[in-house]
Amino acid sequence: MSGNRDGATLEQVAARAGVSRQTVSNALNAPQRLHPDTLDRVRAVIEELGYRPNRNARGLRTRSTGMIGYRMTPRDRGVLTPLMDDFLHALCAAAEARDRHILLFTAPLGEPGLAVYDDLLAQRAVDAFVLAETVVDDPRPGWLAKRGVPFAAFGRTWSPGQAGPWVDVDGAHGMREVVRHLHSLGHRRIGFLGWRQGDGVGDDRLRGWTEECTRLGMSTEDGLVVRGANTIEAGRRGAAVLLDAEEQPTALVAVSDAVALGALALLAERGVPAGSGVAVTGFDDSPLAAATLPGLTSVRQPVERIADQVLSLLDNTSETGSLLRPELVVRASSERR
Amino acid sequence: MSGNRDGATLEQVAARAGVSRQTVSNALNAPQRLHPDTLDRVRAVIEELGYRPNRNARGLRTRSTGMIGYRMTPRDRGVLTPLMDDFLHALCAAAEARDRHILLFTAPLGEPGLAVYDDLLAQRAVDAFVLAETVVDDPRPGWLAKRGVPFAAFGRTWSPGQAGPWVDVDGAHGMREVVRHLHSLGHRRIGFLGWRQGDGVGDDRLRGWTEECTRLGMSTEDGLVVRGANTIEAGRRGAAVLLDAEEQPTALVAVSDAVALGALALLAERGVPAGSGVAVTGFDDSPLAAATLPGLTSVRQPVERIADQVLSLLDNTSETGSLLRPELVVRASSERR
DNA sequence: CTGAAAGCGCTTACAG
DNA sequence: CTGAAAGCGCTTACAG
Repeated sequence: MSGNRDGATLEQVAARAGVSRQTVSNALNAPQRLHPDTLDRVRAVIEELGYRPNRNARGLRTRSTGMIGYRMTPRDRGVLTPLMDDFLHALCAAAEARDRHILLFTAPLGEPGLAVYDDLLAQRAVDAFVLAETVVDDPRPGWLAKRGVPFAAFGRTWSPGQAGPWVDVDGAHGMREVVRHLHSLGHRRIGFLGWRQGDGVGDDRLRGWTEECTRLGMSTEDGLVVRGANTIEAGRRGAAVLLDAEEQPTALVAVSDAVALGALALLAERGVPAGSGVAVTGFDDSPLAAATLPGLTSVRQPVERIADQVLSLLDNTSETGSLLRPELVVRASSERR
Repeated sequence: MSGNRDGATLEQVAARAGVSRQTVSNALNAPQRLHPDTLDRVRAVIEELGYRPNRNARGLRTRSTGMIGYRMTPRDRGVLTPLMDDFLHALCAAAEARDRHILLFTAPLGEPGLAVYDDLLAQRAVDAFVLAETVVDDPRPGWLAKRGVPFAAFGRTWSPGQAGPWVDVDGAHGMREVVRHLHSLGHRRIGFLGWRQGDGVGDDRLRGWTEECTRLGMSTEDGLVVRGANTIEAGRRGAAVLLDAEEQPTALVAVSDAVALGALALLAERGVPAGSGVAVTGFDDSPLAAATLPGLTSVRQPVERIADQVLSLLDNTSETGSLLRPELVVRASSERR
């Protein structure tokens, strides 16, 4: 009657099935070693008793928990990053599909928080990490790789020879799609509301805008680019700058939904109809993009596929990186002119 | 050289400190039993070797992992519930402060999801659960209580004699504060944009509006209440109904930030200045409330305190429930008239 | 105050 | 194909 709370232990299953503990273990971990009849009998008892192996015992023996560590960063007030919440959910589901679980932890923002990673490893609380919100020159990939800890990152560190496998979204490709879409609607002068220089993600997205505008023979002059923080307010101010310029753009491409929201707010203030008047696009396809009025054309990040690939990379050490294509989602903020 | 990856085992610490394994264990778990000198010596070696007890081994022995299970629910498209993300972060931090961690999982809502709770328990992957997003007649508290599983809930089930401890926010109190605030600004006719009847949280908030309006001698007639979904669009439609009524309210109290955003959008469309024209308030103080233009007056849920109390209730079985007071955050959407 | 022993529940070589 | 033995790293009574 000891063992799992109400649940059976391997020993109890063995006794009831009339086999040794070893055989029950094999039924679970190496079923091909058992005679089909034995296997059936053992499985029936496992089912009957609702037996599930004790994770601690298994982990102690195999030197692995089924746990994957994931650091949650606090949200800054006024900054919208709903994407990461969606990613976390997708990651959680993908882990379960592999019979693993996510162990959540926090670490001070900015600070790499490597001590926390070290501690979790020393306790053997996790056997791998998923990294997200990687930044330029992020120290984590190198640190983990040096120690031989399995990990995979959602996001690049934008440094040559990045350590370890990663999955990322091709932001430049997404922006090229946006520009092509606007061009097809008749826009010939398109402004860009970006983040400050030096942010890998932001610079990558800007590159897409630049490349596609150039390819289509549209201007990419300095006056068409305004940079700022990832806030609604920054988007509003940036949009004002672009629309007050001598030569107005007819479309505003924002580096993120938050920034695009600011542009929409400015247009509303000025009574300019977003979409039919000046087109606005965002990036990330946050829930707000669908909810806002008019709906915001945006670029959806395939979080489920990202999560799935990140977890695949944890086991498969041969691959190094992969770039996923995001998908353009057209809404009323970019209508036919 | 075996043991933790690079890390030491208890045995190695003991050898180096010249004591038995038992003494090292005591240094960790019952330091008062050791002679101060011995304790210092052992601690020095622990520090030197960077020793951390193996969680699997400890868990196997003590029949407890340091893990607390938390179910993540997927976000519906178009619905904004950023509060739960903030709560999850706070919960994570609060767990760490108690040397525990959050194990994340997903599960279908309602009865079917119980199988996942059962499975986690059978594997001894967690030793407690934190419940959130409880709904009317949520089956989980009763199910867990019956099995003697430690748990605590953020949120009531709104059923008499709810099983197990819970922490919740006094939504009615928050709404009374909102109404008092608007009344002090000179508003004498206040509309309510709510959710559909039957939602415990929504009904509770509506009650606060009703009570305080009544106390201050303001009308609570049916025509002042419009109900709908928790979306921006529903808020926009509801606001239109109230403002098109014969006797217009001068302030719109929304049951959530998402709904309030819809009201703000409608005012913007109609060129009515939110704040100085018609006041609008929300609830939850989501990041958007601070970012929107004008800033949205809202009611902030004390997620850190909620998380802390929920975890306290996990250990302290004497208490049953506690209601926390949210805090009014005034912004430009409710200015002096 | 300190130590030798038992055991938590599992898996992994190794015999038979 | 199946079983007896060892051991993962810790903690908990129990002696001394």
